[in-house]
Amino acid sequence: MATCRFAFAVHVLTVLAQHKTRCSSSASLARTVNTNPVVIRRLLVDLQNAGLIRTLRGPQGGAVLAKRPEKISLRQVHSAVESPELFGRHPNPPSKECPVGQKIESVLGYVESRAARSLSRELQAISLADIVRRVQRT
Amino acid sequence: MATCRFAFAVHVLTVLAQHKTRCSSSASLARTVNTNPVVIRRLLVDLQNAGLIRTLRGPQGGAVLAKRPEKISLRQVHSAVESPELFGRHPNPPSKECPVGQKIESVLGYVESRAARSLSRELQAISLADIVRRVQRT
DNA sequence: TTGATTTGTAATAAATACAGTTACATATTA
DNA sequence: TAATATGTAACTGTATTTATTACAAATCAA
Repeated sequence: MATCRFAFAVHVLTVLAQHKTRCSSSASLARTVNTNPVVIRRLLVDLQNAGLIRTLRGPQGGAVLAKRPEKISLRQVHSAVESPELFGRHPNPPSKECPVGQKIESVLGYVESRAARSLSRELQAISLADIVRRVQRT
Repeated sequence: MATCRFAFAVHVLTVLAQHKTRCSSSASLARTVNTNPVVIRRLLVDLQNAGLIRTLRGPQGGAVLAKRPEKISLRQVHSAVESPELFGRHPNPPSKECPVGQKIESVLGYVESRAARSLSRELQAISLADIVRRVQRT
């Protein structure tokens, strides 16, 4: 995972959690994250599709949380904004002449699914409320 | 992690495990992985530094396992050839004016360390011997 | 209804990272 | 000494990603 979308998303959602029902515009979110508003808006689209936020257009528009922070897990956030792949696979198909080459891809699939499940479980155990608490008391 | 180095490493080590004490050249390994020998040699350097294989130069040279497949875990393989970072962080430092911006980076460090530990534990539970067994019987 | 504000999205630029490649020095064996 | 193999530097091509510009679509308030 070479992207910072998960980091951005956690940051943005933490701000929204503190603003409660008040809308935050992509411009103001971009300022705290230190990026471009369009980058934030693209993120908001994915978070909205995952049901974590709602957005409103027009004056006083912006984003608000769609659920209580206790009900949002980092697993949901991660799966909303990042690719599920944990590590890259063979870019060119391995040799079918070699017995290992023939079967390694499916075995790597097994490894990846175990790794993904484990990561998932861990992220599921961390809620946005936990993050807010840590940001406040750190 | 956008790289395929872990996939390549598992593939290569599986071949070495089957060849036991016979050396495999980077050229022959590159053929089964379907890549360039230099890519393999760069990988072998890292695997050697991690103590998982030994390499020999000259005729009949190449790579052999340095330990029994039961003693090599995918955690060792992963940490030998991939960056430990599980997800990207803020490319530009977040705003210090925003209370969330001030502290989000350290909180994300906590999240990442939990995620990394969880992934580590899962990969530690899979040995190269397990992979060889699955390749053979699949 | 108009003007201001904000999201949604397309198109593109710029930077970065990675696999792949060529070339060659170094080491080892027979 | 000739052949073979690793180790490594340098470079290329490509893909990915963040950032940016521009603008249409929606919303609200006066």
